[in-house]
Amino acid sequence: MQDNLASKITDSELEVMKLLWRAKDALPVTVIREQLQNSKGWEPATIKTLISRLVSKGAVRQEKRNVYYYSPAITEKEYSSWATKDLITRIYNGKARDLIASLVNSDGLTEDDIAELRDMFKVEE
Amino acid sequence: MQDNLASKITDSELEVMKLLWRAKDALPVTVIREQLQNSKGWEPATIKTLISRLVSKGAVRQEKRNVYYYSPAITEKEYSSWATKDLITRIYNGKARDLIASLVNSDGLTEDDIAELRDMFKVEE
DNA sequence: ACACAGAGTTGACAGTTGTAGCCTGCACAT
DNA sequence: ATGTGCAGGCTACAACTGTCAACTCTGTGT
Repeated sequence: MQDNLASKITDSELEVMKLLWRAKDALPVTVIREQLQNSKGWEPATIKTLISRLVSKGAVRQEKRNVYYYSPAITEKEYSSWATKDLITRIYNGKARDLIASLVNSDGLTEDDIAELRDMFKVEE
Repeated sequence: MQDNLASKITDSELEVMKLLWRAKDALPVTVIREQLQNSKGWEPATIKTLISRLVSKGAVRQEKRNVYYYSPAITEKEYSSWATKDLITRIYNGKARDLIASLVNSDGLTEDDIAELRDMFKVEE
């Protein structure tokens, strides 16, 4: 279990990352706080902690202005692709196709999903 | 984040589960220990702790003989399918096809995987 | 020039996870 | 019958996580 920067983002921290990923620009704590306080019901202190931890982990970059502005240091794609590979390694013996197979036979996919995937693999290169 | 029985199986615990899943029958600690001591380098105490925790969590069933015999209370499929759905919920906004899309464009799949998947979706009802 | 709100920092505290030791009672060998 | 090894149960402890409060320092308004 190597720990790329992406590794150890916890569930709570992930909520912060999601917000930063959605934003096009770096955000000051004020803005981050506004959003998470409502959506998550977190106290300002909690939010500050999460941000600091993310900065320590190298998942968020801070940019000094009057006040720090925060932006993701890793992209959402990087992270999700890492998380997915991690799942495949841990649970599917490293075989990506086993993951998909599992989805296919376990109502993990809607009819629509399947249709779309069929197209995807038809067209796909 | 509901917590079905499957939920909170941790990485270390998962190693024990894998062993139990591989076994066709219930196993006594002796056997479990033998295997994990080598493969994982864990002390007997560690292994016992992991087993107890799994029993508390309801992931492993114990059957009293002279000595307890342990067997999985949830199947590997149940678990992996739960873990996969959990990933999809947390990271892919609940859209399974986004997971697959991510795999497709991020070298997550080998050429072989793709070929096989193409077949899978062709045949697949 | 000065007060005040809030950013940033530090500390905290309970619960979880990874890892492991200790003790007691029982099953098995002698 | 008796001793011994180990299963089971309990305890431990550091690192990590989820939450949050207290304190300090500084930018902004008056």
